[in-house]
Amino acid sequence: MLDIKRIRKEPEKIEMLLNRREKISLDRLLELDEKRRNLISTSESIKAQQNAESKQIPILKKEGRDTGAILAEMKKLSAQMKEYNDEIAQLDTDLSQILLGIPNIPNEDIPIGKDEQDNVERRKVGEVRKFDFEPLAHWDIAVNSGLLDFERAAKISGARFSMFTGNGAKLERALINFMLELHTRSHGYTEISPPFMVNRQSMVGTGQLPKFEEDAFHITNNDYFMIPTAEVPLTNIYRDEILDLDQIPAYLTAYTPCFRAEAGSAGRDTRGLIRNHQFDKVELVKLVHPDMSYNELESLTKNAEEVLKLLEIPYRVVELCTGDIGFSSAKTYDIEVWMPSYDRYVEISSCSNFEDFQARRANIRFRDSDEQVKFVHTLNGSALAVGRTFAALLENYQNKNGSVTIPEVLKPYMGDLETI
RNA sequence: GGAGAGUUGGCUGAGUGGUCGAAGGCGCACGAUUGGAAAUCGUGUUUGCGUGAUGAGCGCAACUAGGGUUCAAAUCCCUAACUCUCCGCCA
Repeated sequence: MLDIKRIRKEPEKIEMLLNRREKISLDRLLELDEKRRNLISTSESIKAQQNAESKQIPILKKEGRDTGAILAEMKKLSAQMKEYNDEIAQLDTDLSQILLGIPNIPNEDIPIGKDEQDNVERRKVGEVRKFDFEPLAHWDIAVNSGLLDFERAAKISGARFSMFTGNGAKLERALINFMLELHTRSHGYTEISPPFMVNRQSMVGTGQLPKFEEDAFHITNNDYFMIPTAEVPLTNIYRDEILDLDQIPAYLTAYTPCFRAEAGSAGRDTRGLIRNHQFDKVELVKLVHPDMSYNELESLTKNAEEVLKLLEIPYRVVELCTGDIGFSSAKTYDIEVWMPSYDRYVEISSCSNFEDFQARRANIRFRDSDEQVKFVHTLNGSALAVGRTFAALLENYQNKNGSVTIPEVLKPYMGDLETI
């Protein structure tokens, strides 16, 4: 959520910056805002009068004087107040609906562009493997070796579900444990195991709602949402709190399944683990001092990259342009892993600095050294999407005989298996 | 699922219709005292909105949330959420 005071002060500049990502007019917002402020001024002066006069009532009563006249007048004021309050409440609703639908202002330094074609590659790590045989896609490798069963997953659930079996399930668990151990032991994150269903307010807090409700799985009989990412519960841990200076920076990590309706992706990535309704992910979340958030984005991205470095899978980091960046983000790096079946790099992580956009929605603040209460900056990144890591591992580590070599760092988590 | 009790400021805890943003205590900050510290004493200690210059001041709001009664609600009524206790059920 943007700061209404800032919009009021420099609407043209903000509109210009927002237009780098999508066409947005702030006219209606400003009009309602002005109307609201006028009404508040009027109603508050009535209220002040009401307060002053109502103090007289008990005094008059004590003196045994007649209060009929003043009560009648007060009744009139009261009715008037009610009308004003109803109107203000309606304006508040309208205003917050507009405000919640406006995306974040992209950082002024990020590349300007209209879609993913305009993203900028920042670095490329690892050598893409040259196969001396025809490499298979991960869904073929996995099904041939009994690591995944898509057909039965479709039977028990439906399209876009997968089921890990035997050593496949073990490898998935190994990846989760490997990632969590790395981030908790080497990168200083605190592990959290949060709820997988959250309430509506949490989804608004991180920006999934109200605009993207069709992307989420909604439990309708009690208004819960299946989390689309651990970002939602982790960031909302401190919703409506004022943190002490020694509580930030907070580094949190969690493994959770993620649930996405994938509305609008019909026909895309229909095979394999790339785009499912349910997938596992290890997430990193940071709540930091505003002065530090861009440094923290660099280190968070490095933390995520470390997973692929240790697994020795080639990847690249791209900086998203204004047209491709997510709704809530000010700056985002995507990490893309080399996927032989796609013959290109495929997104496996997205690391973003939201600045104070989520903190305003979720009302997460801290008391700075100057005693001022300020909004924190929030960041998060996948580290990594486990299903896609599983897929990339299979494809990059496959052997001619159909087996898959287990990377060195994963062996302790795989009972020292060499291949599966 | 059934029955009951509760939710007040950073914490604790008073307050059952009017002068209550809210006593007292703890904690915290600053000052006095001290060679220094403890103890003691004093002062201060929420957040949001509106109006000001992102200052001072002024005004308004907030006692879990939302609605109602009333001239007036922390206080009365209704609904919801959460917490606790007992019973039932369950992993």
